[in-house]
Amino acid sequence: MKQDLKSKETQNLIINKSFELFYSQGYNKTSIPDIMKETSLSKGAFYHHFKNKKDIGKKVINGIITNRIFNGFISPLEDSKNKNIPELLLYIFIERIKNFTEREKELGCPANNLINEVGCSESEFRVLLRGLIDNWIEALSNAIKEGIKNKEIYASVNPKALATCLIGSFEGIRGIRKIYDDDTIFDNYMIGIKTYIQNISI
Amino acid sequence: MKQDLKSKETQNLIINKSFELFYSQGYNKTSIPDIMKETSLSKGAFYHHFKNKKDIGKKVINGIITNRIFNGFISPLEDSKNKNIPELLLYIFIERIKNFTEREKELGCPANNLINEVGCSESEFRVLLRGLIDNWIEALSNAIKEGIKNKEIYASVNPKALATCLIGSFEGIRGIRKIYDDDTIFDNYMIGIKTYIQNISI
DNA sequence: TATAAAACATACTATATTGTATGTTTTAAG
DNA sequence: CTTAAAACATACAATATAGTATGTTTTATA
Repeated sequence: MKQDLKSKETQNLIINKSFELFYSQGYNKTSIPDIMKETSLSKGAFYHHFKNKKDIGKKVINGIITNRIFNGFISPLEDSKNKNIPELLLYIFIERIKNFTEREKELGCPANNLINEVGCSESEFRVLLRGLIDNWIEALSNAIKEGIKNKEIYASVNPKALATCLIGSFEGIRGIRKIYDDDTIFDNYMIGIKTYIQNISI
Repeated sequence: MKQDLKSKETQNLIINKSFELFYSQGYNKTSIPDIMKETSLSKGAFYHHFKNKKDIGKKVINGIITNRIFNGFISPLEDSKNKNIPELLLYIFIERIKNFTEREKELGCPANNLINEVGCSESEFRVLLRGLIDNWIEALSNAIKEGIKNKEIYASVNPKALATCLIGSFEGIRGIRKIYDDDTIFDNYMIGIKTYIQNISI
């Protein structure tokens, strides 16, 4: 039992360090020695707990990236019954940006980075990342439907289309921000997206 | 003189093949042997014409990626004086998507791929990619200003903010499309962005 | 406490990769 | 036609990398 905990702990250590490196320098740039240097463990430990690099990649997506998207963007949408939806959208897509750390601004969105780096080549990652985005779009468009039902958003609005646009623009701008050294691009994005949300709100 | 042409031709061959590989499998996944296999030339030819991998990367950005953005997205905005700007926006951000080849849908935007893969790590690429996006935003927001002047777009609209949102969402959605096998995500994006453009048009 | 299995370390193999050094061939110019 | 330089090819060196094989140590259990 105690051994089981130790094993899980080591696995989590390796997964966490892997995530950090994938996030900061990309999946392809990160080698297994790179990862194990961070953990202060040996290559033997890595291959004892994981099959290969693709294996750790999948576990980073499922174990960390999925949670980050869920906690940051899906969870705030849950039980949206008692909330004003346009305000909720403004919160998620504008206030969240204001609270990004410098690191998050510099490095962008871990999910979007992976999507763009290996989205078309690593088919096993594709499936996981697609599921992640599917869930997000689903949750967001459900909230938008709620907003329509509550007469807070125009009935002419297509929920899935709005959800897709919001998520797409959010991810796109986080990517573009990575090549800048200041927040101008974010500031302009927030103005533009606020206009968009206000224009579809009653 | 004739030698000069031959040299330029070889360089262009290497640059073009490099672009194709960077585009289809990413910058970090592509090795110099990979590139030279495509050209049927030798490693000696590569290092005779280019300093190193970063050198070819910069030349791909300046020589091909910049041109693609210019021809596809900036050039249609030039002399926008005689055009209806909302229609022009719909053309660039909706009709263009409909005309994407399967390959372009699968692989996304070359510029955005690079931005997301090496945007935060390769500082020399950053500068070039930033210049590229700066130019695009500038040209697009100038067209939007024209639209405001012509009373086709509400004066309350912030041109730079709208330009930033349009470009950000366009790049973001092209990235996300890469993990899907059909056009649903594009279809929904086009509905959403059409609504956005119509809502800011008079 | 003996034993087996799990956790981890070290050594090693095979291959990939960048870049250089040194060739050979082609082209231009005197 | 000779010669030098440019264009390209081949060989090589140094390091990186994925993954395996085989150790040693720790832990659980009988």
